[in-house]
Amino acid sequence: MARSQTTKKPTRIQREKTRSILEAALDVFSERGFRGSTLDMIAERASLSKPNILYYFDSKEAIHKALLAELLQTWLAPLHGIDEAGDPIEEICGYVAQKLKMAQEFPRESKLFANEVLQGAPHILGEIQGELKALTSEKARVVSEWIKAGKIAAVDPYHLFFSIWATTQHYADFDIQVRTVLGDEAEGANPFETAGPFLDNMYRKLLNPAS
Amino acid sequence: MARSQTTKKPTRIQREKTRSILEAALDVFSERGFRGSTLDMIAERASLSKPNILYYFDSKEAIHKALLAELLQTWLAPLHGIDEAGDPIEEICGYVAQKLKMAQEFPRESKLFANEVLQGAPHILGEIQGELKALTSEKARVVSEWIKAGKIAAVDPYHLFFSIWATTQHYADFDIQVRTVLGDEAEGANPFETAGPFLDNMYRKLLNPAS
DNA sequence: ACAATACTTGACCATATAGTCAAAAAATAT
DNA sequence: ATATTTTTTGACTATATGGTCAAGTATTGT
Repeated sequence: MARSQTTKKPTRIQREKTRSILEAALDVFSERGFRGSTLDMIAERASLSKPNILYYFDSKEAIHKALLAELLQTWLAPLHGIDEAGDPIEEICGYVAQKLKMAQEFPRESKLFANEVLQGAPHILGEIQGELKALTSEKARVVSEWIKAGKIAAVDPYHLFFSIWATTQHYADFDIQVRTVLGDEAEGANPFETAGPFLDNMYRKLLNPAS
Repeated sequence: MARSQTTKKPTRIQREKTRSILEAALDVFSERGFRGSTLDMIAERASLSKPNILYYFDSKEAIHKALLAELLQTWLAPLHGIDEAGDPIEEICGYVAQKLKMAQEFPRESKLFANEVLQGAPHILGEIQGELKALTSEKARVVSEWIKAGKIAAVDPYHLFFSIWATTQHYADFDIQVRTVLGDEAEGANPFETAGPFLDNMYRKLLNPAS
């Protein structure tokens, strides 16, 4: 029986092949989008035959879903870290730095997520309505408390998060545009490196309560 | 001979049908991406037969290219408006407001562009390397002058533009996420409306020279 | 009215691609 | 060693889809 329909403890081969497939699929999906990707491309990149891939996953869509499920946890992790008891400005700027770092280290995941949401989040709308919404709502409450306590300037917490998500992921999702505009001619600086101080400065000014 | 290969002055029917097709294609492409869209979908939405569509455009790709060409002009227009002689903060905040308004009024164009750039801009890399890069570079120079003159705070002009593009287009491109997180339950407020003041405030604080 | 031109389409074709299957090969258990 | 289970794959099918074409219909110019 196909591995993908079994419930027993996975063997070493199963773990390894499943990993290879997800790794290859992340490459392909993030570059070409779900519909622009074919099982043959994934198979080739994973050095497996197409039927072999379908032995481990029931369908192309199943691979995609598995990736998105992993992804969302990665995506949400930094948000969990915002600590109500910490220094508000450091907490938020730390979050910005972490999101930027994730965009730099996991650009494929960022693009996969962007692709999915752009098309109306057909596969993870449920999770967005659930986990993401709940967590954002909770952290928005924390920001509101900080504002009430006069620790940071009064800004809309939701738009604060949106702007952080937008600015940080922009460097991964629109990297071609960013690199082109900055000049591909290897002017040395990595966009992520120079974006760090810019964003840090922007959010410190935005949140500084003494204004 | 097929209209699409002719050079004569277009007739009324040609203008109308071409418009219908581009309109329908913008709907479909922006919702599903280039590869996720089929000529049949475009044909149906335009109330035309598939061969009829191919009478006006040589290929699916030709439709896409035509859309992107129009699009880029729309996209760049607000940037042209930044006036070196104007008040720096008003110029930039005006630009932000205009970009936000365009995201609100032309979400399909924004998504089409996002889709294209996400996949590495295969069809408009040339234009990005040309027009977009040149114009951005010129306006970055203007911002630098303002900084040198002490009229606005010192920030990286390129990252300033990136952050403006990212934050404004985010509301169009990621609208499902934005609306979901804010609560679909029609809590009244339109995300674009509430984003306006937030972004205006953010950029005024960022650029305020007295800090 | 008549010809010339522009437009439209049903019926195709060629190709790409997700997914199947039976049989072989490899790994594992006894 | 042998039986059992897991893994692998060549050959295949069904369908979707971009694009063609010849034959028709409508429009326009004279």
